[in-house]
Amino acid sequence: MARIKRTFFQKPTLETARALLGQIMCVRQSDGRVLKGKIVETEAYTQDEPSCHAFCGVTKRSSTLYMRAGTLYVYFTYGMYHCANVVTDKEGYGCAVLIRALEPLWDDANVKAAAGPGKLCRELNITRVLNQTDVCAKSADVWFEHGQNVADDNVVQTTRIGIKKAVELPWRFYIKDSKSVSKRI
DNA sequence: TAAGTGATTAGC
DNA sequence: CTAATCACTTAT
Repeated sequence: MARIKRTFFQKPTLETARALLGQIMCVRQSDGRVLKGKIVETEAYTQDEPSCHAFCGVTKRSSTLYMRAGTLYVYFTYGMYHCANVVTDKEGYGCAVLIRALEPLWDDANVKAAAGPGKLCRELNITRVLNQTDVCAKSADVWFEHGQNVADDNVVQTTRIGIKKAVELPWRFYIKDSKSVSKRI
């Protein structure tokens, strides 16, 4: 399976969020096993809108968002969960795509096992140590592979979940016929 | 619908 | 330093 190259992420965040649907996220475990899942739900965040961590400029946490496209941004929230994003667009512009749900491709996984950003990271053992991983580097423990393209009539574009600001922006995408989506409209 | 949980950030 | 906030999940 072909790995996704950096140019894929060097595009506007919304475009990348849509294009990531159907692609495969891969995470190497400490025992050497690789867990793969099809991306079925994403959200876009850019520094121009207040719900983005980069909205208030560069801080210790948000600095990752300003790195080059293809950088993994992992943050810890609500005292017990991690969320995984991929930095997009131009270096120096704080933005990323949140990976919200995967359809598990490994054996013995429940279809709902990675249906939500917190569950996804718990299931794949994604923690802050993976923050700033370059997913385009050969040696990386997290990377993306080309899956199947998803037709427009099988994609739902709607508002993002769990945020307090800029709630009206329709920057969430999910695959309509997937059972692994966290929440539907 | 509410509570649990702790890092992060802004504001003194 | 303190306190509010938070891109979540699970069990009522």
